[in-house]
Order: sequence, then structure tokens, then C-alpha cells
Amino acid sequence: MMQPAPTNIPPPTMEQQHHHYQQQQGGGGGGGGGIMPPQQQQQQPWMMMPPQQQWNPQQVQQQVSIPPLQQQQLPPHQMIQQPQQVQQYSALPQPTSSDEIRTLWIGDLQYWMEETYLTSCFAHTNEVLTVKVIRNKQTGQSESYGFIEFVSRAAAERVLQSFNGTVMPNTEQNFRLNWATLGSGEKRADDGTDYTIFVGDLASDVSDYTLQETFKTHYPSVKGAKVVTDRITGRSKGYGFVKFADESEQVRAMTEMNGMFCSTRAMRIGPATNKKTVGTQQQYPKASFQSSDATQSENDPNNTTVVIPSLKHSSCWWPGVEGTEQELAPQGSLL
DNA sequence: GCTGAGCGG
Repeated sequence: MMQPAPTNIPPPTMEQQHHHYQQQQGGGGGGGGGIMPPQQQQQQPWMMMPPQQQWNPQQVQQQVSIPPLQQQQLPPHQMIQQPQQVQQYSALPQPTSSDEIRTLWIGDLQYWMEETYLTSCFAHTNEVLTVKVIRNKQTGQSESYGFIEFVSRAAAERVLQSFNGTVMPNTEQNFRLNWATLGSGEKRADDGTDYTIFVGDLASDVSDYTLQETFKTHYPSVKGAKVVTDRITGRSKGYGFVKFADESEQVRAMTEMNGMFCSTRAMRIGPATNKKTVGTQQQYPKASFQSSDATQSENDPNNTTVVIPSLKHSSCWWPGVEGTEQELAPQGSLL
């Protein structure tokens, strides 16, 4: 009902924060799982819970900027990231160059994952500068991706390495992170051509990371891997792609890795039908992908970059530390 | 289960 001042990350009712995620709240017979699917909003106490319905695109600030000095009057016993008056900027690695790429792209976001959620996810690093979820200008709905800017490229890389492939809090899907490429900083992580293969017959538990490592141990030029997942459920569709920087390794992998086991199943490898950069024809980062109507951007009422002042310590999640396995049902629960 | 999608201000 009442929502906190929009000038900051709206902290939920603090007296309820202690619950964190448990599996038996309000639950009944142990089958419900720990999280409420958004549609059956049962007033979940935490901040990362879905629907607050109170969100109104109209009243979102252009840019939620929180100067570090603006300390809040919050008791110290509140363990959720409250920037109190700590200014630990001195301890943070300063960006070496302004043009340094230090923003990560994050995808596969559920619609209820707002800036608050993402902020909490990475708060412990104490190195997040801004967090932003991209929303549809008309509907205000999340476009399922966002950006996380860090204080340095090194910090971003650290998160990229440690979080990618780990489970997102309150979900059963994994983080999908990558370097931001199209936005501010030209393109990066693209040293030229990449050679992709198709990998089918993947076991359901194979993640981007798993797939990548499976190949990388044999082929050092592996640049990345992606398991195609269902947008709604976040589950694997059973196939994916692996990118190589070296064409010879790609060719070798096609035969050498075919039939090899990844997790519990033998992979089936084939060439990826990728019209871009199969060998040549790579001149421009990305041509205009849109050709339809040109709905000019307005003032971007949905621009909701959240600038994190200086995150102290907070109770958030470390990758791999799955204190509680949230066996939740898929959001759509259509299977 | 079998050729993705995912780049703003």
C-alpha cells in the first residue's frame, strides 16, 4: 500500500526481512515451494518479490540518483543494504579510464525483477555503480534485460565470472550475464570473428557455464557458450551454441566432441547456422536491426537507472551458496 | 526437447 519515498531503493518493511527465503511460509503441506508465483500474490514480505502492483511507470524518476552523502537514518541492525553513511569509495578501485567497458548486460529477467532485486543480488560486491532494467516505453513492462555498471572493468569481470551460471535468488534459473556491447562503449569482447557450433542433445542441467567449460578444457579459444532456454520457464531447450575464436578448434571440436558427454548425456554437434561471421562479412558491429516504424523516444519515462551510492555490507547471496534450495514452480506453471 | 536472442541513456 504505502510505498517508501521513491528517492531511494524502496526498502521493504524491515521487520520482515529476517525471513529471507524459507520454504514454509504460509505454506501448508510442503509442496508449495518457497516462492509465490507472481500471479498468486500472497503478500510476500521481501523486496525481491514480484508484484507490488503499486509500481507506476509514470512516477518513476528519470534517474534515481543517490548521492553518497545522502545518508539515511536507518538503524544499524538492518542488514539489508543500507548505505548508511559509509563512504567506502576510497577502498574501491577507481576506474582507470572513462572509456573502459565496465557494464554487464543481464538477460532472462523475470518481469518482477526490478532494480531493487538486481541491486541486492550484487550488493555484496560493493562495486556496483548503477543498475537498470530496460522497460517498454509504452507498457512499462520489463524487456527482460538490463544493465549493471560496475566501478571498473575488473569488478564487472569478477561478477561475470562468479555469477554467470549460478542460480538467481528466488528462481530456478541461472544468471545470464555478458558484457554490454551496444550501449555506451562500442563493442568489446569481440576481437573479430567467431566460429560457432551447434550443440544438441544437452542434458537439462547443462548451463552456459557448464557447456563452456566442457569445451574450454579442450579448446582454449572458446569464447563463450549459450544454452537456449525457454523464456518463460527458464529451462533449457536442450541445445545450445559454443563460440570459438579459432576456426581450427571449431572444426576439430565438431568431430572430436561429438558424442562426448556433457553432464549426463552425449552431445550432438553440428555446424551452427549462423549467417553472421561465418568467416568473413564482418564489417560493422551491427546494422540497423529495425526497419519498422520509428516511434521516437519520448523522454523515457521508464528510465530508472538506480545509482548505488556506496554499498556497504549487506545480506545478499553469494553464488554457489544456496542456503536454501528454492524448489519453486515455474512462473507460468504451464507444464 | 534439436539452430538463440540479448543491448539503454
